[in-house]
Amino acid sequence: MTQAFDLNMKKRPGQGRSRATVEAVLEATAQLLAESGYGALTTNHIAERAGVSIGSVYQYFPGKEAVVAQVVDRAVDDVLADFAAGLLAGPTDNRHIAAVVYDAIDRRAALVRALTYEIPFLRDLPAITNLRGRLLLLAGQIYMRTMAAKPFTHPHVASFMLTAMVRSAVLDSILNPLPGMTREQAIETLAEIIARIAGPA
Amino acid sequence: MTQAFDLNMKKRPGQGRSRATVEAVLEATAQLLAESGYGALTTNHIAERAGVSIGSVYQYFPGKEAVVAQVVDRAVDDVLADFAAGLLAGPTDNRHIAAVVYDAIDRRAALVRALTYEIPFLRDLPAITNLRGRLLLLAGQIYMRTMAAKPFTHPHVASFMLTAMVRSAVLDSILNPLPGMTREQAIETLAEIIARIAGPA
DNA sequence: ATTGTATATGAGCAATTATTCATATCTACT
DNA sequence: AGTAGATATGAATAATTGCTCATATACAAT
Repeated sequence: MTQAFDLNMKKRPGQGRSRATVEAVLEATAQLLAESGYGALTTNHIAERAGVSIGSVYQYFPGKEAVVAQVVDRAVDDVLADFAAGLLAGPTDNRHIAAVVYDAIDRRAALVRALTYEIPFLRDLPAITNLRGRLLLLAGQIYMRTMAAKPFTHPHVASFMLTAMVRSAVLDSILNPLPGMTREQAIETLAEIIARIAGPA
Repeated sequence: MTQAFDLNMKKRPGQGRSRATVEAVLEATAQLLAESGYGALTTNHIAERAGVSIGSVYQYFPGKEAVVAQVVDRAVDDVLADFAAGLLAGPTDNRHIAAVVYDAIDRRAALVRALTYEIPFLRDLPAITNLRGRLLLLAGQIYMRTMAAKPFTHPHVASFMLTAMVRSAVLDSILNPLPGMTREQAIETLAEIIARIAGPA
């Protein structure tokens, strides 16, 4: 059940023109994914939207999946950058953490929706595997102190589950929200839940 | 962003032969989804696997999506039946609840994986909307008493988030588990987390 | 200028797909 | 046995897709 695609670029863009081409292709792909999802994504559409010939797409990418993989790479980097910026900037109470996570995803909701629900091979992508590991570490670091007082029987499993829970709580609140529910309510509730699991602040 | 497919059967299967045909089509579709996912699903493959001509498929279903919608309907019914049976049968402590939910999904992990990650229009399906509502109600009923002692600021948002969290914790534990993690550990940890959020037992 | 390399083009091919429809077969009833 | 409606068939169609390749253009170095 591993993805059997070649995800590496055929050619590193040398300079000037070629770099712009690659950039246009990636931007177009992100747009199309956000607009219509992975199922409707075609290489010809990508070329058209990018204002580039179909041949140019294949000059740099071995196929559709490789383009998407690059888009995912960038999106992951962007989200992590938002996390880092938000967590270093302000206080580290539960509510602030909840808000940072919420906003980072909300800012790219359309793309995240497309990536989350519609890409078969996504869960095998290196970028996603790495992301999981990083979040696991983050969870361990943030909550180890508070959880130490009332430890779980299987701490590493608890960390794993908590990342899954926080991620899905945020994702669902944004992508499939309860009608009428606001961002403020979501963040406050998430903070309260975290406090119950891991202790206050 | 609503699904624009006709999901109703063209013809109710009268009796005998036709009922068997429809049954074979649905069974074949569930198998193919579990084996290779939605992206690889084609109507011709369905007909072939079902041992039925492609024409017969279109005699009863207006298109591919309608077949999948029926499969989803059944899967949802099956899972809910498992929930009902499991929750009525045994005790109602956190650990038991966790185990029932875990096993109901684990029993059909391959199909659930395909349905969860690869079907664009799934989140708009009536069966899924209904399921969300039912789980919300269930969460409200089960935890209202324990949460009443230490209530959330936004109880309905809390219920919503908790269902999302429990679902995703179970789903991730089964579909993308931490290496080496066992069912027992998952269930025990989930029970412990629920206890912290909603109070013991 | 000239030459060589990098980059860009897009018509077109081969493969796949969902769906139709004219025809065949089966079943039930008289 | 005869007939009518229900059910099954699968070759054919129209549309779409990923991708190639022969050709053209731009750029850089001499």
